[in-house]
Amino acid sequence: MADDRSTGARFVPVPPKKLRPEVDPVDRAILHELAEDARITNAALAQKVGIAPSTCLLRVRALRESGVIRGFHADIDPAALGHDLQAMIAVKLAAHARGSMGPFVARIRRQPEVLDVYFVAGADDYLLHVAVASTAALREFVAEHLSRDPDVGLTETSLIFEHTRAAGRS
Amino acid sequence: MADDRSTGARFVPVPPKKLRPEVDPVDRAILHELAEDARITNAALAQKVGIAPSTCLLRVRALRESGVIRGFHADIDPAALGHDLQAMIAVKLAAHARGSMGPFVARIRRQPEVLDVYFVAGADDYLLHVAVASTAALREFVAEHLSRDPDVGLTETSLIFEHTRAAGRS
DNA sequence: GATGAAATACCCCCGAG
DNA sequence: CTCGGGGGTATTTCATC
Repeated sequence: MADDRSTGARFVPVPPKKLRPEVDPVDRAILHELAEDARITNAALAQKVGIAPSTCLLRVRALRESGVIRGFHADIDPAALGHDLQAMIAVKLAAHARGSMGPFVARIRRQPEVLDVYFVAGADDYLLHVAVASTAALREFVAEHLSRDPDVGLTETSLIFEHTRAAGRS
Repeated sequence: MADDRSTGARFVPVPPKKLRPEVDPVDRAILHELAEDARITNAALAQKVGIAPSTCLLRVRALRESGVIRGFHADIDPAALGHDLQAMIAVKLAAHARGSMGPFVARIRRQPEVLDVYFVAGADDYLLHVAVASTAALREFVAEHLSRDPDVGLTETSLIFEHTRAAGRS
């Protein structure tokens, strides 16, 4: 953008695919703070990002309504609820079910053991992040909801020793 | 527990491994509500779970301080920040690095692209859930932070088409 | 769109049951 | 452990620039 003055009617460098509502640096700062602490007071948040509280409130609301902020959630320790065991289950669908993408994932998402569902490209079709009370419960989950399902071809279960999540991101 | 009266000194059925602070049904209800909406007011939360607001506040605080509630985070859409591409990268450590569990994961967690780090049992050692701006950025991340690292043996990258998370759990 | 002030609602410490 | 009340504060709306 050094030679704006030279051409009157030039190609306008429209920001690439900005169908999304714009997220300016102030919004980014707001998102960063809320990702780390969703319960920060509006006044403190406004001071941190350097705007007035009322303005800050409007921006947060706009971010919420535009879908940039998808929600505010408490991060609960699964072990405290008796879910001491976590596992990642790689699922390969049967040949006839691949591409349908409908019934299997819809059912599996409703199970309370399921924390995350990743629909991936590659050797496997889905990765299921689950939390259960015991190895017996894990075995039953796989048997009941996966092995029994005719849409499921193969499953491969890996125990999770430790899981850490970046604060707020994703 | 049908024949308690028959033996005066019998085996006391101590609740299994309850070293953790107890989480009663009311606490469970509180956790469920906060997992879905971390910004619910204390009064509304108290009414939903059927206790007095002041009691509710004490319980929430206790849950926070005991580590059951690990934090409150805003759920941000990665695409809104320009991270349109997500991937799961399976990492197998080199033979000499396995078991050390120190330097590699500490470094990798600090990278802003990394959303989740799963330390797993099985063929792979780590699963990295990352969000990046483009395939070029993904390629650079793998090359810069993984392939170049002498502790890393093999990596296998799978694009994520879709990721859904159960509200609040984990 | 951002700001400042006023009305409302809420949080939180306290004592009591 | 649970329940109410009063001071203090944050949130929200409105009018203005």
